[in-house]
Amino acid sequence: MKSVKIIERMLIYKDTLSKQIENGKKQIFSHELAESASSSSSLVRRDLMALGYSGNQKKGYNIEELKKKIDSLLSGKTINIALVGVGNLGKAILRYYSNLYPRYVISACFDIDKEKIGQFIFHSKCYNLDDLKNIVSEKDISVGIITVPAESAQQIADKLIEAGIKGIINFAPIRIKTPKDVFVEHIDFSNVVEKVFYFSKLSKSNK
Amino acid sequence: MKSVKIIERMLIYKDTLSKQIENGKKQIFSHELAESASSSSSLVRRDLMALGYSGNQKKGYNIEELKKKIDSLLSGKTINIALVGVGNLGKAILRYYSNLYPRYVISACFDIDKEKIGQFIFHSKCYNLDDLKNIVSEKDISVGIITVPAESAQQIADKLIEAGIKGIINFAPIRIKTPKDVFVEHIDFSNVVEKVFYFSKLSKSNK
DNA sequence: AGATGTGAAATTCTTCACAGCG
DNA sequence: CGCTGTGAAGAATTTCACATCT
Repeated sequence: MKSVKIIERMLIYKDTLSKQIENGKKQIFSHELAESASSSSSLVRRDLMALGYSGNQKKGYNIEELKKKIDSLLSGKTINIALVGVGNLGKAILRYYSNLYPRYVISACFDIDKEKIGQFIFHSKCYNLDDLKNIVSEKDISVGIITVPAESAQQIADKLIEAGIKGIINFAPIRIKTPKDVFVEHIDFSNVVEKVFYFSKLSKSNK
Repeated sequence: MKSVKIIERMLIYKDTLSKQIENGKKQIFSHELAESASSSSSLVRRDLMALGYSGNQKKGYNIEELKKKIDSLLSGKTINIALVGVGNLGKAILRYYSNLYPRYVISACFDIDKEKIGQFIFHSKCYNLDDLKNIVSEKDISVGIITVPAESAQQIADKLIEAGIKGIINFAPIRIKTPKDVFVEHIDFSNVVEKVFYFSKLSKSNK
């Protein structure tokens, strides 16, 4: 399963299924999943076909089973994350997302500020950037978050990659260059704002 | 220009062009723009064709002119934003992004907490949620940011839409339902982490 | 020679439409 | 009957390849 879009939808389906489990619902139809993901019922069926999960023509899909199937695609292991750059944004992420979900944990954070190194910042211990490689293998970290200023983002990306990390979430307002086997998600707030603004205007003008 | 992908690339081109202007560069080739956006030179040429901008076969594209052309597509006006939910995440966004870029401004924020209402929080005045509609039209706000807990996100979205907003950035970990003419960008940190993790593993296993 | 601009092909993604099951 | 599973059609996106310009 190599398409980003299908994985994004799987994650949405998973959220919907979790919610339905809480509600005590047992079965769900493709058109219901479609609504939650703002897609179409046939696309949902295609996606589940790709997953290798079959439903029942009378009752739809079994919610528990389907969720298990998606979970197994995504692998249930805890995701260990390293966050580099404990400035305002980094701290906000540490504060907001530490311990919010059991599925992943920001196992370590890194900075060059001597004041911060050695401290615990919202449950994550702060290490010296020079120790990145060691800590990454020691703690089995597989995802890196970049929250340093634009000027140093590329160099941090290089260090993460050298430490063996293949997945990066980059909040710095600059595109980082990486080898093709590294997956990067750029979250550039400024560009998101412009994009949303652009399409909001389109709606207004297109009557 | 109705495709999200092409607009996303335009924003990347724009960033690259701005940087090159700072460097004093005058002309740029399609393959250089392609590298910065991790796309291909032919895709860049297609995009610029769609923009209606022509280059020169000897010297490539004029950076200033091309940037102006992209700016005019995106419309140069200041983007006024309303942020709803001044909790940890909301505050972090206010702190981090207020005054970072001249292109947009978080003109007002909203909460239901009496303590916060009337205060200035990192340059944004906090209003009572009940005043949303008035403030939105008074301040010509076109983009809404949702940073409330999942439970209230849908109801906030409804209020934003009722106030006439057609573009929403939703940080709450839930999919909000909106009419088709409202553009929503969901930034669900948890799902981003899972997605990045998934593709990082793919790289590791695919030799 | 080395770039752009662009039909045409290729690929990827989504919807259509309907057979067949329960 | 209404829903799933799916071949086939249709759209959207990207790449190919090459004529053309300078």
